[in-house]
Amino acid sequence: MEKFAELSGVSRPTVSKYFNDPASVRQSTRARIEEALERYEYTPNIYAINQNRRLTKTIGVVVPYLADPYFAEIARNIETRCIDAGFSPSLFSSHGRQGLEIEILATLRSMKPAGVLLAPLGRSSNYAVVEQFCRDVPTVLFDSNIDNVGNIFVGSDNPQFTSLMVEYLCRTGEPPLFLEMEAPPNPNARKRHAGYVAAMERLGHTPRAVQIPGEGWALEEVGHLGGIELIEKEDLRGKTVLCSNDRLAIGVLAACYQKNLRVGISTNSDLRVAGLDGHPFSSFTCPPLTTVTHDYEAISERTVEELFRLMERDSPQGDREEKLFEGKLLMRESA
Amino acid sequence: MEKFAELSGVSRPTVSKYFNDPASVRQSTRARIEEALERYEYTPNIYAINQNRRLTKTIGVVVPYLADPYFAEIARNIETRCIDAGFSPSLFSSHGRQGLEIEILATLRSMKPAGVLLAPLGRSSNYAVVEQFCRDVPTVLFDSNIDNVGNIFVGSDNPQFTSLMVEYLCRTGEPPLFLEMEAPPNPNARKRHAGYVAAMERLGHTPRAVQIPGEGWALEEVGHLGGIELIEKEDLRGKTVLCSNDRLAIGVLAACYQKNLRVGISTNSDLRVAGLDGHPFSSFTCPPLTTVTHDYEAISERTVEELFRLMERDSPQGDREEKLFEGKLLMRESA
DNA sequence: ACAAAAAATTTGCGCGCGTAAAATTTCAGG
DNA sequence: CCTGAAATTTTACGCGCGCAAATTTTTTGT
Repeated sequence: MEKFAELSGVSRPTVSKYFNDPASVRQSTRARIEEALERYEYTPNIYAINQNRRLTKTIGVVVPYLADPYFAEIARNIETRCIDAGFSPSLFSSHGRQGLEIEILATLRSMKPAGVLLAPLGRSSNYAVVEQFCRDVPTVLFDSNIDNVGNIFVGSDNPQFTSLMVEYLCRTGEPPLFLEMEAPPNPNARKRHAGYVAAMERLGHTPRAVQIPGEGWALEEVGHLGGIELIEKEDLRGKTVLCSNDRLAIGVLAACYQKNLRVGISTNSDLRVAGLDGHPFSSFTCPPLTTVTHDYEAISERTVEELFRLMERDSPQGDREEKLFEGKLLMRESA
Repeated sequence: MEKFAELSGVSRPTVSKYFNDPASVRQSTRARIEEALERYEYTPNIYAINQNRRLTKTIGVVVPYLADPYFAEIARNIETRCIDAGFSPSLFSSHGRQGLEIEILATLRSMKPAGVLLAPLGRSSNYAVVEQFCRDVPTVLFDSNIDNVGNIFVGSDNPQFTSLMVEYLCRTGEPPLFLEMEAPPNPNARKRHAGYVAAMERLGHTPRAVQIPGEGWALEEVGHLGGIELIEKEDLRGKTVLCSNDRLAIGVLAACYQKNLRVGISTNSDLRVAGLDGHPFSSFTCPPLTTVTHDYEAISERTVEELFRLMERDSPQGDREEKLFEGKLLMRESA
C-alpha cells in the first residue's frame, strides 16, 4: 500500500481513506487513485484492515442446521441481502451440536463482526453463553426465541401458525390430532403445541397430541418411523393429522404410503395430513402438502433490517423487542 | 499477548509458539502458560495471526447452491471433517450466479486459505478465473469437473451412475427414457446423458432423451412442469422414466400424482420413475424413489484427504488426477 | 563427565494497515 | 488581495502478531 500510494501520488493514509469510503477524498485525488488502481492492481489486506478497525464489515450468520431446507433457504436469502448492503456475510452451521454453537460464538466474537444474525439451537443452547454474546455483540435473534436474551427477536408467530391451521382443519373436516416429537430440536415446537391446544379448546374440541420418539434433525425419518408406529397402533382412517412441521409431515406421508393409506381431501382418501412451515419442497409431495408458510422474504428482510438498526445505535438501550410474522395458509391437497 | 507472556513467565514468541502448536513447547513451559491461561483469559487476535502467517488455518468451501440438499449434506460432512482436523472451514455458496462465484474466489484469495474445496458452478463458471485460482491456491475440485483445471478432481462416476441404473431398469422392465433439463445448471447432467445413451446402445435399445425447459436451481419445479407437459403430450403408461437427478424426479413424481398416474414397480402401477443422486430425502417420496446414490461419506472424506495431501506438497507438481467414486443402486418402490 | 548435537527459548524486526493530531490546502467573505 | 474557518491530506504512532536468527538449555554419544 505504501508503494501503491507513491505510484498514485498521494500519501498512504489517503489511500486508506479512499478504500474505506471513496467519497471521503477529493474528486481530484480520487481520480488519481482510481487511475493508479487500473494500472497496478492492488487489494488491501483484509486481515490488516480488520486488525485495526474496531469493527469489521463482517456479518455473522449462524443457523442450527444448514442441511435443513428451511434454514438453507433463509440463509440464502439473508446472505444475499447482506452482500447487497456491502457487508461480507460469514455463514456458520451449528450442526445441531451445543459444543459447536459455543465454538462458533467464540470464533465470531474474535472476528469483531459488525453484527450477528443468530438462529440459536434453542432448547440445547447454552443460555449463559448466548446471553453474554448478545450483550457484547450486536445480535438479532431469529427463528428460535430465547426468553429475555438479546435486544431483539424476529421470527414467526408460531401459535398463530397452529391456530390458523387448526381452524381451517376443523372447518373443513375432522378436528386434527397433533403429531410432534418427544424431544424436538427446535423450541418452536413447544409454541406450536400450545397453539394447537388453545385453538382446539377455543373451538370446543378435545386436543390430542401424540408424541413420537426420536431426536436430532433427521425429521423425515422420525416422522416416518413414528407414523408407521402410530398407524399400526391405531386406525387413522377418517382422521386428520397435523404435524408439528413439514419435515415430520413428509415422513408421515411416506408412512401412509407404505401402509396403503390414501392421504388427501378428496372423498376417496383415508385421512388428512397437514404440516407447518411452508417447506421449500412441500408443494412437491404426494399429495402436495397443506401447510402454513413462513413469510421467508419478510422475515429475512426484517431480520437484516433490524440488525442494521441495532448496529447504528451503539447503546444497548431500551426494551427487548419481538417482531413476529404471521403465517399464510397454503391449501393444497393433503388436507 | 505481551502482557500475558509476562504474567506466565515466558517470552511472547514462546506463547505464540504455544498457540500454534501446544506440543512444540517444553512440558514445563506449557504448564506455566496453561496455568496463566486459566487465570487471565486471553485469546490471540485472529487477524493479527492471519496477517503474519503466510498461510492461514482457514479452509474455503465453495458450493454452487447451498439450498440444494445434496450440497447442504456434502458441505455439512466436509465442514465437520475440516473442524476435526483443526482447521476453520469458511463456507460460501455461489447461489448459482457466476458473478458471485468470481467474487467469492477473490475474497478467498485474499483470505490466504490453507486450501480450498471448490464445487464450481460448472457450465456457467468463468473458466479463466477458476483456472487461475486453482493455479494460485491449493484447490481440490469436487462434484463438477472442469476439464484440465486444477490438480485434482474428486467426484462421482456419472456415466457409471446412469449405466448402473439403465441396466437395472432394462433388466426389470421397460427400457427407460431419459428426462433431463434443456439447460442444466450442473455439468454432470451431460455425463449422465452420455452414460444413458451408451448404456442403452450397449443393451441394444434405442435411447430416447427428453429435454424439458427451464433453468436455474428450482429443479423440483422444473421436473414438475416438465412432467405435466410430457404427460399431457404422451401416454406414459407402461413406460419407465429415468430422471437426470433426484430433484427432477421428485418433481416428476408430483406431476404423476397430479395426473393420476400411479408410479411404482407393483403390477397395478402405471409407470416407473427413477432418479440419480441418492438425495437425502429420496427415501421419503411417495413411492420411495429408486435411485443411484453417491457415496457421500467416501467422497467428502477423499475430498478433504486429497486437499491435505495437496497442501503438504507445495510444488504444484505432477499430472492432474481424477478420483471417481461409483454409485450404489438403491432399489426402492418407484422403479 | 565432557563435547557436540538437538531442542527450546529469546531477541529483533517488520507485516499492512487504522487513526488521532498536525500540517496543508481550499474556499468564502470582506 | 487578505484573513480565517473548513475541508483535506500528511505525519507519527501503534495495533498484535509470525518469523528468522541468535542464544540458551537440554539431550545424546562416548
